[in-house]
Amino acid sequence: MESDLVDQRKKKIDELTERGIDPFPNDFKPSHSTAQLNSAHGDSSPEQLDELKDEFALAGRVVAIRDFGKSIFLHITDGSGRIQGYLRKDVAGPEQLDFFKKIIDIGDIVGIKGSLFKTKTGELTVNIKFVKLLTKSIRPLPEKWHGLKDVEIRFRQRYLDLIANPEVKETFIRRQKIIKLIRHFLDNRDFFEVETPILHPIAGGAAAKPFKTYHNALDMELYLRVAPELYLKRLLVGGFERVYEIGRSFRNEGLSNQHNPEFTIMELYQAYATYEDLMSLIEELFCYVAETILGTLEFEYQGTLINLNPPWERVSIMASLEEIVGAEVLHSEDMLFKKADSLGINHLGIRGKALVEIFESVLGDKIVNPTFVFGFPLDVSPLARRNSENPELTDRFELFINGREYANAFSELNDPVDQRARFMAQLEMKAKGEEEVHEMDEDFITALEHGMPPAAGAGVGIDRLVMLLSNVPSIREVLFFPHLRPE
RNA sequence: GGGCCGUUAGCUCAGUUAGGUAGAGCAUCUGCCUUUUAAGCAGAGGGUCGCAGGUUCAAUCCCUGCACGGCUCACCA
Repeated sequence: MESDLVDQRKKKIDELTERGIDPFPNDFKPSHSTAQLNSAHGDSSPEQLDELKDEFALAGRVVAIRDFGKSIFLHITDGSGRIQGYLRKDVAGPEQLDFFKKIIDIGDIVGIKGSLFKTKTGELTVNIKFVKLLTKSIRPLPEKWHGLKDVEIRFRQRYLDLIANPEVKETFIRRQKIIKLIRHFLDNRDFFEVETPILHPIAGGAAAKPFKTYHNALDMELYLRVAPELYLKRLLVGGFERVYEIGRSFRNEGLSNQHNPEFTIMELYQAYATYEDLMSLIEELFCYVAETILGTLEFEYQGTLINLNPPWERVSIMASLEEIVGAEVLHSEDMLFKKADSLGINHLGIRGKALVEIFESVLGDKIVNPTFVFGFPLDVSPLARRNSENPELTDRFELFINGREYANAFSELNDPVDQRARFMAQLEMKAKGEEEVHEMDEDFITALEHGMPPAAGAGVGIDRLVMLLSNVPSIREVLFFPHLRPE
């Protein structure tokens, strides 16, 4: 029984306490990490190691013990890697060997001191002269050979996943590398990183259902942001010409392989740029990150070959639809809605919604290599600048890779009168039954009334980008603690 | 939210063909073993078979409901 295993180990703590030994001391300072020793001495010859008079102090978790009676082999892992230790009766003395055998379990954190040598098989090993218990663990670790597979335990107790499955740690290290590279790329282009509120009085910037919360002292409802967009644009009004934010947004929607209620978005805004400028910028950004992380722009994602080599294809929604359904369907609302109905699309009598969803259902899945899909209808793009040739369309694009959306960008609407009209149109859509619409934001309109420079902005789903570059199928693999129902 | 699948020892999994109170490996415990690395050898303990009902002389197995998880569809990034 589990409690037997735990009881056995708790008794060891009692025994230590009785002997006046602290089972959780904090007075051991490692001199080296396992990675430092492995890289400095992994290739040294046994003779070279003999000449080293140094003693090395290492600390880490015991992950394997092989007991030979008068000697013990063990492996410890630290934050950088793992190394083998060898505890011999005639080197460490009978008391220390006995202490180790009686007290130390797999999972404990120990400090060891000793010299280096190579075993018969050539493995760099610490010849332990001194060992100290640093943290007694009382619960057993997952099994060493098969690792931990139960996804529920993997996500709920991610620390066990990280201990048992080394490749999991790699994914999270990669995630932070990707975020650093994005920062580096944007910083080099004079973008200024900012932080804007997460608690919003109006959940704007995207058409999505928000989480609600409540501020006691102010006696008011607040929303967790669904996007930072409207605050970043206020900063454009204030004179910051290139800003970006990387942070959490929250959407009160269903969970899936690609959706977590809280997710990380990068949004950037650049004054005097157009959405076409941002196509180039996004293309460069993705290529820079992918090349640095993977060393190539061609790679496999879940069995599909992806080629990021520029220039990326640019596809007009309306031109594509004209080919698919014919021009006459596009010009007749009745025929358009009939076509949408036949595809099972819930368009609610909203023309733009029907158009975009027909496009996505017919062509979206067919897109494998990165493609800028542009020319979104006005009524589903309430924050985007109107196209100067076709006032029913906006200067907006989405980036599709392998059937999924990775970025959304547009030239920004900076006409306060039009912006107010767009918000009003959103409210009419809400009346038609569309649940996810932009709310009227008077404060934002006031900001625009003071003059926002012409600009373009983009949002990139960081979690999905990490998934793509890590070849993992689920967003849960790139979030330390994905949302699960409470047990 | 709908559909399909899953839940057996601390971990990874068998199994119940056809209902008769459960097995392996690792881990744990006891011996032996001073260059092993999934160490080895000998022995031992460990399970309300997800939860709750029902059918039955008898349910881990059949039926129903529930919980959690996975896949998938719908919406969003």
